[in-house]
Amino acid sequence: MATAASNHYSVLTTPSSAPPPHSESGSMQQAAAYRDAHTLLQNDYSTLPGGGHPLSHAHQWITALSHGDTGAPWPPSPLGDQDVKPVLHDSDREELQNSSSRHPHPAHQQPHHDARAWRTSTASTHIPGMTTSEGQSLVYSQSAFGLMPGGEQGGMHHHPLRDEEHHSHSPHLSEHGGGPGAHQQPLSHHHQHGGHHDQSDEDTPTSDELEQFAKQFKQRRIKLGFTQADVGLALGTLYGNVFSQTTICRFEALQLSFKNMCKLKPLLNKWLEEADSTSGSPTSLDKIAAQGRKRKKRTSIEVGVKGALESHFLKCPKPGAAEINSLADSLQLEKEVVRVWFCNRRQKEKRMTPVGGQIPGGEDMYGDTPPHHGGQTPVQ
DNA sequence: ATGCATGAGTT
DNA sequence: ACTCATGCATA
Repeated sequence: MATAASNHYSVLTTPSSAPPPHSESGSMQQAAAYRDAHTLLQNDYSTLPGGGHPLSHAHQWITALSHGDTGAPWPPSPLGDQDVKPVLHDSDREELQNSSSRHPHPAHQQPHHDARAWRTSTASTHIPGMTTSEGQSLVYSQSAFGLMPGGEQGGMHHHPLRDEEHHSHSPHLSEHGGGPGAHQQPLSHHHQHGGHHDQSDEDTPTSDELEQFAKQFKQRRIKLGFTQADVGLALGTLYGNVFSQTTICRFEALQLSFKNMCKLKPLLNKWLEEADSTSGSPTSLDKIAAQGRKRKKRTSIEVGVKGALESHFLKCPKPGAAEINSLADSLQLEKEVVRVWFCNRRQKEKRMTPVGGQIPGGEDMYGDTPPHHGGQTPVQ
């Protein structure tokens, strides 16, 4: 398979039948979900297949679309993209998100208000009032969800700072890590604070609550016989926000940022209710045709190169333009590819489930990203 | 399930 | 140019 390099990103021109946007072989997906075993070692370094393509090179991925039509680099998809879903983003950008307590020891950690702690306090932040000043075509009417758990996306409220009292959370790794089969875990509720309301959907959920919910969600979803992609679509037809299989998958695996998780939880929760009550009637699924979109072919980076990038990342997670340039040069990659690699790498560090592998113990980032790890969650 | 990519919104 | 949310394409 000669991947990479020359390909036609021209899509939607392909008359080739009707490719089911998502061939939901649900059974397959679900089955695959429990491959817990090798998840631990299959981290970032997924060995390349045969090591065919040394590097994609593909200089300008734009050149490909010469259909004699527009002179524009990447003509916008004429058809309605699914990509154009109105995203609601308000101006409020809390940094209270991520930052999981990665301290291996449950001991109370540093007193310094580092802010962004994964285990955000349950209280404090609340929705003031959602005044959509810029809201225009928000399909995602916040009115539907009276409030956002994180209190960030819907309304722009801004509180000076997050009172972090994040209870040291011990990464209770869990469950299905060892063996295939048997993994269902009893929902053990352990509230860390005394005298508080429950963890419904009122306040900001804690990491634990999110973990819990994600698990339950996945369980229910599978029980009901839905695939991750199905859910994503359903969310679209139900609330106007379509999500991909990827996102649902990441949610279940807790591979999203805290904030992101908080935002999705209510929607998924709602879907659960719906699916649950509708479990007896014929579900009419609306599938939106996946329109094509010229996208650069995914560059396959060789293992060796990845290792090099990793090394540099440890040294300097945020290389400057110059750094990137030299790196790209020595590795013979496009500068953009290198830049994006670092961006993605940084994002990984911010996810709940750490990028299994190295924990930058001792040395944290440059200082903006506090060392944190939600604790090693062995991932399903 | 994930790696690389795009883009809106920030800084 | 970065962060963040998200997803196509792929392993």
